Amino acid sequence: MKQGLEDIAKLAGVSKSTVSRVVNNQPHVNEKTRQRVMDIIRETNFRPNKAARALVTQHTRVLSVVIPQPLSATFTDPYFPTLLQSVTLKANQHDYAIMLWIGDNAEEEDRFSDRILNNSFFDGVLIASAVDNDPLVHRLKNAGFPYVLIGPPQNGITHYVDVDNVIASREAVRHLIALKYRCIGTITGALNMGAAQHRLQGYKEAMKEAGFSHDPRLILEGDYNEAQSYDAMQHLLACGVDAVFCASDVMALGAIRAVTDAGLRVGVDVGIVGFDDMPFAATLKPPLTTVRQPINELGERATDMLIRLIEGQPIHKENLLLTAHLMVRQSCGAAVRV
Amino acid sequence: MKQGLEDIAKLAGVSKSTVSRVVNNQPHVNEKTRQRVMDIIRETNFRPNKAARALVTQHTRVLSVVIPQPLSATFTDPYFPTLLQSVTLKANQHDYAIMLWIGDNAEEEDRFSDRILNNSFFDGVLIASAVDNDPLVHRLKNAGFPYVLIGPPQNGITHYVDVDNVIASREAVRHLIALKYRCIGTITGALNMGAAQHRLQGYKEAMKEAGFSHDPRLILEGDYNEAQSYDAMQHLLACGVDAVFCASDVMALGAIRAVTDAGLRVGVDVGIVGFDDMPFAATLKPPLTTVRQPINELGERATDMLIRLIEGQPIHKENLLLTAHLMVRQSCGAAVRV
DNA sequence: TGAATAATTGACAGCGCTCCCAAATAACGA
DNA sequence: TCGTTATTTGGGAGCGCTGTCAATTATTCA
Repeated sequence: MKQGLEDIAKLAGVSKSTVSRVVNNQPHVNEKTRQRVMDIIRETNFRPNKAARALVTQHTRVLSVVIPQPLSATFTDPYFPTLLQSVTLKANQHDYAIMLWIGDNAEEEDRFSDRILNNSFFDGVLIASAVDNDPLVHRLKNAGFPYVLIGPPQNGITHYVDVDNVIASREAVRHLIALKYRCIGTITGALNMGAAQHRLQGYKEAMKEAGFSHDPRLILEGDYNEAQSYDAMQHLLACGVDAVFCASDVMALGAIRAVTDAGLRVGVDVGIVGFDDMPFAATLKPPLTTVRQPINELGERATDMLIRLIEGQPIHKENLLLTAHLMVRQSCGAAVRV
Repeated sequence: MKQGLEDIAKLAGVSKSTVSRVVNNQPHVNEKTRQRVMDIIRETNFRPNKAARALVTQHTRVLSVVIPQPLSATFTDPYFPTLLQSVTLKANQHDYAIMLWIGDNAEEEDRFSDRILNNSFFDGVLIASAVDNDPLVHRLKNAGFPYVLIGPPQNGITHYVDVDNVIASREAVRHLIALKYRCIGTITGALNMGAAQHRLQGYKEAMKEAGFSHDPRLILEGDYNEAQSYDAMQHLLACGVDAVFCASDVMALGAIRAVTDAGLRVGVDVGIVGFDDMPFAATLKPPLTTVRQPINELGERATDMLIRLIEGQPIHKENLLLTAHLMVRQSCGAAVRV
């Protein structure tokens, strides 16, 4: 029982044009006619054919969300689910549907971006945590196709939305300083990545403004790995550190273990602050003070920006850096100090 | 620089028909002609318009994945991310793209299914964990539109793929029995849900076949809540239970806490088995023995079934019950007993 | 060599919709 | 009253593709 505009028109005794006007809520239709047509549409459960519409309007009202790496790599991290949810919600509010593409390590990046580009049934692309020099990004850019990156910016690429890692880290370290810790170290992320660099920079800025002289022994590079962070923390402890800012919660885990193994108490003898606010952070003993990224806002703002880009509306800024917030819990000793 | 089949045809000195044949890899094209056309396609970076194709073929090669409840409800549970990933991968293998719909508690079910149905740009629908009497399911069924449910079956609805909860639970309890526990209780899920009922049934079957007489005091209904499970476990302990099968890992957490608080040792004095194999299960002390659902297989099989349905290929069975596997770790005492 | 057959190619009618433009009708004003 | 303008309708081209059918060209075999 397939039906088109034509059939509705016949039933309502009008032309396709009029039905089209009603369907698209356009003016220039007599109120009585509109009612009659709407009734028939309801009765017959008519749904306009998206393909036909897209063919003529050249718009699909579909957004692609691309997640280059497999989700499974980050099981315990609710980052992608949360992001996906906020993007979907926001898109739906604007009457856009979401098409999802998840990368597969077994596939080359070029093939992956080919597949996406081949399926051109979308008006814009949201790319979550693109790897550096992602071919997809460059191809979209060259094609002048609307896209927005969610996550760390890449060299020369505009239209991204990310968290301001410098500000967030500076806040975290300032908090430690306010708590009167006097020898604060940091375990950074892999420093070939922008986010890790920025988090380190935030640490440095906070230290500097507090008048602490730069001490390279307090800065240890990690790689988001628990065991490695454990070792780093032991070194830091040997240097007489009484607090540490870890560039990720997983690394904070390693630091905590090192503190405990050294017979010290987290949040009493040694303050620890993490980054990410992973689900386990709040359930640790003591609960971990950490930085929470505004993932929902990230998704919403990126989606908004993309839709504006698609619809040719002005965007206020090409790039957005959102503010993350410190979740103050007990691992920094906030309850017992001050 | 928009281009269509027509332009390629002109450049290659052939007709649209021939280009179409090449693009769709159809026979009846001279090898030299094919090469020539393919070269031009490559040079010009031509991509056939999906909307136009869909309009005539009446097929989109798009699958919708519907997740009725918000993802955020289950942050630490990698179920949906994993499922999404396996579905996407499998679909892409068959050259289908994925459209994603995530429910929003604030929206009525009818509105939600309206929105999905209105966007008819897909050939079939995958519904993950549909609620009972989901209007979407019924509307798809009535419309004769291809769909497959992933998760608990609903009354009268065919075409679903799920885990066989009875078998899985029976295995779990059999394992406890083999470990010579003699008084095995269970904390069930909310029994108004099919899965919880089936897990209970598996428990009962294992108990019966082992010759244990039915003891209702050993069966306590939970609701997937840690605190509530803690209380239940205290009752069970008072009944002299030496092992318990929990219908979820979260409830196992409560049970473990109760055991510990009672001064008993998990996996030594009291055996505990969970269900789900959540990420935290393996990191508990002792690690939790639990049932792992084959989430990837669930996604793959469902996707396969849906595609067969769409393409009119025969399906072997209308419904599929997959086997979950017991992850034997230390909380059941497997290492120290036997 | 020529008729019969096979392989290759092209013409063209839609698919269901939008949107421009012209036609019909209604409302208005002097 | 009739011309004039505003409002409401319909006609029809065309979006880019597929797929049928007929036309053309190449191949085969007696």
